[in-house]
Formats: sequence, C-alpha cells, structure tokens
Amino acid sequence: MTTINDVARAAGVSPATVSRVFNGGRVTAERAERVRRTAAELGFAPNRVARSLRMKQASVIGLIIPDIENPFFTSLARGVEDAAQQTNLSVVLCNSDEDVDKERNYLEIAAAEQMAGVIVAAASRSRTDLTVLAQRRMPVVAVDRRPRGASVDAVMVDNEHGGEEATQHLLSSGYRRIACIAGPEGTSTSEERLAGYRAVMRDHLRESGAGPLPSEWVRHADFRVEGGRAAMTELLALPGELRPDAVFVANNLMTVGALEALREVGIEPPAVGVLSFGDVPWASLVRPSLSTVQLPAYDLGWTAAGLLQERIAGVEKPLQTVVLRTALQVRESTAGPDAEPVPS
Amino acid sequence: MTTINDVARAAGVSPATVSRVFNGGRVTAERAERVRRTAAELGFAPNRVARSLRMKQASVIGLIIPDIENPFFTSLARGVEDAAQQTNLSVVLCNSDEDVDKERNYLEIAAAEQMAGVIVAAASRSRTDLTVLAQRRMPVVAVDRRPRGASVDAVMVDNEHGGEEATQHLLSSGYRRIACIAGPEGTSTSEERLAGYRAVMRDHLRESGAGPLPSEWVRHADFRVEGGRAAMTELLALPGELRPDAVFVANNLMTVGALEALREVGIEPPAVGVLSFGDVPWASLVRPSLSTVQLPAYDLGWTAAGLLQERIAGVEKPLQTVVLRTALQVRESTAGPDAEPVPS
DNA sequence: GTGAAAGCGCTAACAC
DNA sequence: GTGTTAGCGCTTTCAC
Repeated sequence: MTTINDVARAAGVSPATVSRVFNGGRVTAERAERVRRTAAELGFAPNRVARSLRMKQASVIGLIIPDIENPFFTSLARGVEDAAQQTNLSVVLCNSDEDVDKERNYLEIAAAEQMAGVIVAAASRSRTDLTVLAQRRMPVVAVDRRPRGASVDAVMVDNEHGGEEATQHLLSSGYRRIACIAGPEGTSTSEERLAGYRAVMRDHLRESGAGPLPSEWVRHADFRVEGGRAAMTELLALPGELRPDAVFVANNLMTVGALEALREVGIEPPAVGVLSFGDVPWASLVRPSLSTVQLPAYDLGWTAAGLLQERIAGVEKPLQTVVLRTALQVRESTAGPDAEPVPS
Repeated sequence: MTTINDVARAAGVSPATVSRVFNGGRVTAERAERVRRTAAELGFAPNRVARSLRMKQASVIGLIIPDIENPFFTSLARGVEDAAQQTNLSVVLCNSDEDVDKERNYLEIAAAEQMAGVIVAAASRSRTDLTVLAQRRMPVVAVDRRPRGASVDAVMVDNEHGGEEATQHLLSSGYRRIACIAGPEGTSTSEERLAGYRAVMRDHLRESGAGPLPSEWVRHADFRVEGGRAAMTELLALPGELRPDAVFVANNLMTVGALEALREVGIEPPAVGVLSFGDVPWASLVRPSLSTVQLPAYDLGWTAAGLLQERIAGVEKPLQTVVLRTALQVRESTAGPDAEPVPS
C-alpha cells in the first residue's frame, strides 16, 4: 500500500505538501502537478482511516432504519444516498429490525466509528436513546419518527393530517363503521395517524348522535404483514352493528395482511373499504386497486440528508422540524359500500 | 472523549493492560475487573478508527448490491446481516444502482476504509473490476453474479437449471410459443437463465420438427419494471404464429412490467402463461397468482457471509463456488393456454 | 509556499 | 502478567 510518504519521497517534496495537494492547501501549480502525477503512477489512494483518526471525523454518514425490507424505508434510503453523493459522503445503512437493542448497538458503532453524522428513523419513540451521539456532539437528524425528548433536527410526515384525510375520505364514500388498524403503541407515526382518525370519527359520531367511538374499532398491531392479517380477522369477527364496513390501515405491510384476511373470507373491497397509509409496492397489480395515503419517502430521505449536511458543515441555527405533506390517492378499494364490484 | 489512556491512568494500570482486557489478552481477574469498572464509570468506548488504523483492518464488511429496492437483494442483505452479527461484524450496505462507476467508487471506499472484506453482487459480469480489492489482498465473495476472470469465492444460484425447469414446466402445461424476456446482455444471471431456456426450447423444437428458435422470442431488457413492460408490449405485437402464448421472465421486476402490459391489452394469465424468475413481493395479492422460480436470496447472503468470515479469519483453502438450487413454485399463471380463467 | 515535527487512540513487540 | 515503547498514515501547527 502506497502512503503519502511514498508519494512525497518519489516526488521530492514533503508529506505535508502531498496532503495539501489533496486537500486544497496552497501549493504552486507546478509542484501540485508533479505530486498528482507521481501519486497516479504509484496508484496512491488516501487512507481514510488514518484521515478519520486525525480529523476525528469520517466522511461517512450512518442511516439507521427499522426495516430494510419495507419499501418505504428503501425509498427513503435512496433519497439519502442521492443527496449524500452530491457532497462525496458515503452512506452506511444499518437495519435495526425494530429492535431497540440492535439499534443501540448501531448507534454505538456510529459513535465509535466517528461518523460525520447520523440519520435515524427510530425504532421506538420512547425507548430510542440518542444521548450516545449527543454526548459526542455528533450531528443527528431524526426522520419519520422523533424520539421523545431528543433535541435534534427532524423531518417528519404530517401523519395526523394524513389520518384525517383518509378517514374523511372513507366517510365521504359512504362508509360508516370505520375501523383502524394502528401500529405498535408508542410509535409516534402510529399515534399521530390514529389521532387523525379519532378526531374525524369523533366529530362524525357526535354530529350523527351515534355515541362514542367503539373501542373495538381500534386495533394495535406490529406494522408487519402478519399483524395486519390478525387484526383484520379480529375485526371481521365483531358481532352485528360493530362489524366494520371499512378499515383504515396505518401502514403498507399491515394492509397486505388485511387484504389477505379479507380474501380468506371471500370479501373483496370496496364492499369493505380499505385505505392504506403508505403505498403498497406493485399496487398496480393488486385488484381492486388500492386507495392509499402516499408518503413522500424519497423526499424525506433527501431532505434529512440536506439538513444533516448543513449541520456537518457547521451551520449554526435553531433546531428545525420539517413536516412533509401526504397525498391522498383515491383508487378502487374505497369506492363505497354499495359500489359496483370491480370487474376483474 | 475518554481514551484507553484515561482509563489506564484512572485504574492505575498501563494502556496495554486496558487493551488486553478488551481484546482477550492475559490479565489477572482482579485487575481486569478493576479496569472494566473504571471503564464503565468513565463511559469509555474503544475508538474503532484508531483500532482500524493500527490493525490495518476494520470490523466492518461491505455489501455492494445493484438495487436496494429489489426485494431479492434486501432479502439477501438480511441474510448477510444476520450471519455477520454472529461474529460482531457490522455490515455497510452500498447501492451501486447497476452502475459500474458508482460500483467502482464503492469498491474504492471499501479499500480505503480497509474493510475486513466485501461481498459483492456485481453490476456487470464483464466490466466490474475487483482488482482494487485483490491488490490489497482483501477477502471478497461474489454473490449471485461472478465477474469474469475474478478469482474469488462465490455463492451462486443455479440459474441455468432454474431456466430449464421453468421452460420445461411451461411446455408441460401445454404452451408452445414460449418467449423469454431476459436481462441485460452481459449479466451472468441473465445469460444463464436464458441458456436454460434456449436449451430446453431447442430440444423441444427439434423433436417437434418445428425449425429453429425464432430470434424474436428473446428480448433483452434492463431488469426493471419499465423494461419488462416494453418487452412484453413488443412480444404482443408480433404477427400471427410468432405471437407467444407464454413468457418466461428473467426477473421479478420485469415480471411486474410484463403483467401490466398484458393487462393493458386485456389479457389475463394463464391465457398467456407467465412464469417469473424470482418471487414478486406480495405475490399472494396478485390475481391470478404467479408461478415463480423461487430464489434462495436469504441463504445466498447467509452463505456468502459465512465464506467471507472464514477468509477473514485466515482460513487457507482453494477458491470455492457454492451453487444454491432454485425451487419451482407452480401457481395459477401457468395453468395452460386452455385452462379455465381464474375466478376473481 | 514549504518542511519538520507532533500527535490522533490504539495494538503488538519486547523487555522485565 | 505487566509496562514501555514504537509506530499505523494522516493533518496541522509552527517556523522559515
């Protein structure tokens, strides 16, 4: 492995000069050229590890996400990656698997590796602990979920608004007994989506004099396919007037499960309305096509990376939270309880 | 930031002893305990960067994949991650985006960061160049695709066999004019799948005295949704007896595109048979359900990580290539040209 | 503009 | 067993 010293000797200059050539210090054009040429001849590539040790900072940012198999997060990751590439930062992707311990492990790695900064979609709002990074004054941006009490920049989705819009749409389509399959308790995203649902439902029920929201209509599941399926099965087992005629599902994977559960008992949307928070991949192939609340996943990543890079560059300004809006995408699965069945 | 020296001073021992405590050197139990306690009090965490510089090797392995949004690769990544976790290696995920330049950039980073090893699913069989890593004697395992001429361990899928099995199945189901949407020319996976298809088709055509395989039946696309759609559209435009009654699609994403193209012109499998190489996510929701050649994505990753760890540990043995078998999953989309349409 | 020299935090000889 | 010491390759004062 050729080092900066080898190049220096070969080019007849000092190591310091070689370093300056590669880091934009003042060197006369002629010398710089000579250094560059000999470096190329020798196949020299700067050793980033040594550089990091000296600078106490690596040119790598960490991205910690809870589920790499969820297309929402892969899309977010692409956003981060594309933005980072602009400033020659490389991205290290860590999958916390919705597990706070694994997540802590990765946070510690990020600290120990002295990464330039970290973007984190927290596994838990209450239990994710960012103090390891805060201690080292490492720039951190929370994305999608903000751990309680963490004073970091954040890029969030307007989940509550999305939940409201979704529920409102189901009501407008003629559904009345609208259930909600929410995510794990304690996840901010889930809580906010649920809050949007509750707000709209409460208003509606009061106006129509129908009493309080039946607690059976809200199910908590785990944001995974299986959880969605189980929750939907329970909802379908509710007796008489409690049995929902539509369901607002708080994420894409659970929606897949819910659809499977419906299919098992021979029900096809829109007879029971289904609205998914977050796009389902290849939604185009699902029949009937699925109404969704579209999440700005890629933009979330892109924006977070932008914020992080400002902080890394040392920009001093008050903490900020950027909130990105969702967009309701109406398709066939919420056409209304009495709509014509969708031709296959 | 507390260093090994701080701990040493506080515990009244030498830095070397502290190092030994954390790296399994011989230290008396009593001293070791004292060191550990003071380390905990001071919140000491070893600086991995310094460690890497000294050891000339990091405890990180790189995983370079061509498309993070393809579920095949995310599943593979999970396999790598789970295996790596067993030995406390962390995994850095790099997305080459099927782009040889981006890929080279990541390979250089892996070298410069002195990663312990690299697992790479090459973007191109002919143009991916692993010499940067070979020069530094860095352990490398090729997975899914092996760059030509690279002398590295490899974990591969038996693509040719998969292609044969798929094509044979389509013939057995009664299809006769079977086309193939292959991947980019030069990708080993695509070439092998295509070879399997060609072998079976050639035999069949010869036996039935039907002349050579029409070149129109083989289309090369880009392994993406759009490419699959375009190729299928072209196939459907073929005149008369050339128009295929079934198609073998060489990866999952292109299958999605092909299905969309079919739907656009109102054709539903199995009237035209569709067989996908590789699972389509949420295949359960697609109607008619999709026959697939199942890939051992997770196992591929797991096995590759195992091989790599052996090499990192310094195991000396001849280069090996592990080939994992595919499994044909017959579902509705290949029921035969005259099968009853699938009830929706 | 350039070079000499110090040192980032750690590990591995080596001497005891 | 344990401590002393010499770097790993780089950046960055500080003189010149």
